[in-house]
Amino acid sequence: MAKLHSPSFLHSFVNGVRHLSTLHSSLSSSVKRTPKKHISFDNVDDALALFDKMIGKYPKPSIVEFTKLLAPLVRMKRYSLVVSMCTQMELSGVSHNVYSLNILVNCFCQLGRVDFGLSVLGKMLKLGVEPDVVTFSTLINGLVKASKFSLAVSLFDEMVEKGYQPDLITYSIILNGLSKIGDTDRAVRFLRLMEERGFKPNVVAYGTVIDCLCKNGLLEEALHLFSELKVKGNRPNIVIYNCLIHAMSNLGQQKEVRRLLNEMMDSNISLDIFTYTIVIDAYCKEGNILEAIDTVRTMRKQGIEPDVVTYNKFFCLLCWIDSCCLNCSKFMVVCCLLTLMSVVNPWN
DNA sequence: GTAGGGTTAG
Repeated sequence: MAKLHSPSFLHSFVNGVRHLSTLHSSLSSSVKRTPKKHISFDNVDDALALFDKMIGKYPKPSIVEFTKLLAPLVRMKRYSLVVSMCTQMELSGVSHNVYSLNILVNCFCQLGRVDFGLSVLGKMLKLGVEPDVVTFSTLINGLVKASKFSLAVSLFDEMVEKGYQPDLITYSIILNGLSKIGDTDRAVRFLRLMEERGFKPNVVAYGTVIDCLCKNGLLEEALHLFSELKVKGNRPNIVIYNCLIHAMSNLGQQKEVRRLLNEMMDSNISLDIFTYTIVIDAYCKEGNILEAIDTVRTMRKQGIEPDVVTYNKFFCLLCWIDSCCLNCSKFMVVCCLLTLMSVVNPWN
């Protein structure tokens, strides 16, 4: 990946990490993460009550106990709350560690304040807490989410330069960023790079790039990756099928759409509301109201209830009707159509 | 012991 200039604010934080990198590089490769067992709370109030109890205790529970309490709140997306709890912990004399500070970095990033997240990195250095791959990955993700992809790449390069070993999650974050900015070329190359470096891209990673290719009008390349995925023994999921079907449908390749739908059925992959809506949209656009209605019936039989987006597709019929009946007012056509539908109830 | 990512958007 081409290197980009790191802006000065990033340098100031990241350069401070230099003296810590040697120690880290010797440790990072041997660290393995254990499977997560999540603690859960019925509601936020329970967590807060426990937090108050812990804060008031003497001696204070360990930082590990506090992070166990903060993590479920992060999963509940209570980011602002977690930030204020971290502040309260500090004021009560609880010493942070890399886990709790990473939680804080993540909360700032999720709140769209990656700048505060970077400040926490500075704070870590002051406190003598060594950042790790999670700290950097979280910040890189924050930058990607804030559409600051160049800065995300700079930080990625910096972390590698300093001897931090990016892992599968770090690579996936960058891959998402490349797809988000629509850089199809680099996204495909990055997928290859991941493979070369021993991080075998999974179905989601392939899905990210396939979607990126579809959105940028590169259906053939997308289909190539799709074949590659299958050849490697992976089972494409519904998201990938929907991306491809949507792209094919937009190009009017209905024969190809049918081929993929059959393939899904052969592989026992159930169509979802997205798939059905794409199919209905195509029928409506070509004025095939009977097939469109029949598709609604089929999806309902499958237990999938059409929603407002699905029904809205029927209004595309107006464009088709408009082009056929130039003398007819659109309003009249809508009235007739709705009356007819309410009388006949074609969905049942 | 505790922390970070994940593709469709019809």
